[in-house]
Amino acid sequence: MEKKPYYLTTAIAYTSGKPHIGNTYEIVLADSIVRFKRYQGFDVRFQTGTDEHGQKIELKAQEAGITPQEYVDGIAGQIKDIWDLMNTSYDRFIRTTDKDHEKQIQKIFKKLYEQGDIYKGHYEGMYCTPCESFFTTSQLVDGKCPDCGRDCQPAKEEAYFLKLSKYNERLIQHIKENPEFIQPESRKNEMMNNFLLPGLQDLCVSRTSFKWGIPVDFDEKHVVYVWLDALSNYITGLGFDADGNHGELYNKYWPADLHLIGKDILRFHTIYWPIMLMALDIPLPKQVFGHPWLLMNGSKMSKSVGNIMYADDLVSIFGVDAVRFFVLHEMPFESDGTITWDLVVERVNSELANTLGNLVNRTVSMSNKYFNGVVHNRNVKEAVDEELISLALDTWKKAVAKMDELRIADAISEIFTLFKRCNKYIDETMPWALAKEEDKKERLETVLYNLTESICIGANLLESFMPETAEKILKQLNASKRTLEELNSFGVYESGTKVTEAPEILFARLDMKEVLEKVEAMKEPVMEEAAPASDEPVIEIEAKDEIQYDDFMKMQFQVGEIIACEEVPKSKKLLCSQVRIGSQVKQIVSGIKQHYSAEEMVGKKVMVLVNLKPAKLAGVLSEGMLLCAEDADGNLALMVPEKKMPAGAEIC
RNA sequence: CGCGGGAUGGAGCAGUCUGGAAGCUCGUCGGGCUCAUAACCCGAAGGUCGUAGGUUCAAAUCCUACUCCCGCAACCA
Repeated sequence: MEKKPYYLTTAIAYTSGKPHIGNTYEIVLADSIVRFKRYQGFDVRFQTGTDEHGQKIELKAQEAGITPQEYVDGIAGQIKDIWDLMNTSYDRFIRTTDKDHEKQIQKIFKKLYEQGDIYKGHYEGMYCTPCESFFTTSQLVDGKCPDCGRDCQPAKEEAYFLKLSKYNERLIQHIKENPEFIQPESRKNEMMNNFLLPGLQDLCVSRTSFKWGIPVDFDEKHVVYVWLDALSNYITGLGFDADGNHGELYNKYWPADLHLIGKDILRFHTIYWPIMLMALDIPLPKQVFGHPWLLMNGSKMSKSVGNIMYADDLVSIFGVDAVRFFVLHEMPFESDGTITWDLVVERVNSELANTLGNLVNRTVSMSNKYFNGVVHNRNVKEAVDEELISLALDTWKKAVAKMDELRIADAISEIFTLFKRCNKYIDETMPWALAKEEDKKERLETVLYNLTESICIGANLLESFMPETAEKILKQLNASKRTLEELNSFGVYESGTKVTEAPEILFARLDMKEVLEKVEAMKEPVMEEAAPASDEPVIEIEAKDEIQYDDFMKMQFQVGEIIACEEVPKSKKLLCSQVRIGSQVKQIVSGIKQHYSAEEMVGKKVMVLVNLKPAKLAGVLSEGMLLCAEDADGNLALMVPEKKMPAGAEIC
């Protein structure tokens, strides 16, 4: 019988730096899904990789004094090392600098251009280099990038655009007809209401402002911009050919069964990507799942907050399978999960050391103690056995049901329910009591057999999530791997098998204090690097061009007194202040609601840029700007005169 | 009135569609057991299920209003 194909991809990681545990979660999640699919008998293709082009990389390489290729080779290597460290079983690690990929991107671009889906136009706006994004002036936050908060430069570029609007209706139709296409479903409305229903803007798909990208072969000034390049990896990695001479893999595996991505890039995968595929006239992927994030102490991991955890650090303390277990088991289906060092220690101790590790250990120990390690099935049954056996036989079905819904955490819980039942079974049967009665020997052997068999079944199911642990358990029990079909019968473990004499501890209990000390020790070198002299964090902002004195003199700053202040209705960040400057009163709107209440604003004397052209914010007129200092976390502090000054005093 | 999600014992969550004795994991306390990694098993305490109304014999669950959080979108002079 031919196996059914199953093609799963992760997002490809951007090669700008080392991935943290949140990024690593995705590949582990993907790996557990494909391992399970393989176990179910699917012919699986699993692709991951790296996205390596763009101006940001060009700049980083320049800073490092190496070529972009050398730079991405380094980072891609690091990423691959972490993926390998996590024991992930991908079939291809594609890089957007791979020659086969680059060649196809050029062909795809040309094809879409020739058929009129890509056209030449130009783009005008403010450009943020690190984010590689254009913004309209009105999108900027204090003149800075709304995403990263760094400076933006005005820029105008000739560029190619993809006609998204042409396919807008078709995509809406597709999403309506295929409710499973966007997962979790709650995200579907977000896409519909915010983008599709209002109508799509055409997407810019080329750049001329940097060189590190795939050149547009018929227009050398241009390189292909990120999304067309990156998203296409899902088909180029299978040997897609724009002329129709597809490779075997493509014919076999496309359309993909699942694109597994972070919820932050759902928009690109459920809007831009499907439209690109429609333009190429090939089928859309069956499902896109935007998984939640791992939060550290309740907020997204970021360098400036200093709450990053790396997979290799975690592995060095807890081991690969414990880390895999944690991220898979602790992650809710829809909402974000939390990771802290404390939490990992707690989970490892309670689930892995106590429930699982100790169960295997005590079972093997008893076989050794009472029967020199030989496990015989004597078939001396009692009523208590039934519950254990039926649970052992049902567990795989329950796990499959959960996995079909991509509820990985729940699937793992099902397996652990079996292990917990085993522990209870030991208490119910009291082997140590049976051992004292000579005529209960055979009953005791049966009990130990039932335990060993149940653990075997659990271990086989565990393989997808904790491959090494599953193998270790089977090895201790001297058992072989089973197929899913074999999990349908209880009694597969060969009677008379001898288990290991000296059971190795699978997961040692961890001491919270010791772990936290280790964590501190790891942190130290990083701290020295980041904070040299004082305890105050160092802030680097991008330098602006030098200006003339005349430029400065164009701006008029004065001290203003806030005589009234209220919140701007329906806005999240805006306060509207009445500011007395000399004899006049100006109305100024500022984005500082999160840092100052309307009441505390009143009476403050602040620094005001007076001659800024008035503008409307959220429909309210603003006739100037209150100046603030801002730290790396976005905290704001109003600039106030150091000595008492009258409202209206000039600042120069 | 932009769209959507959420509020359940100390912590983290399920249950809400399809009303019918408030549940799970961790933690705390008490007990049991000794094969095992101070582990395992049993039991207890602890919740006005965000607030206020309504429907119903019966509401965490359905309806209405409100408060607070969180995404996405807009604004951020």
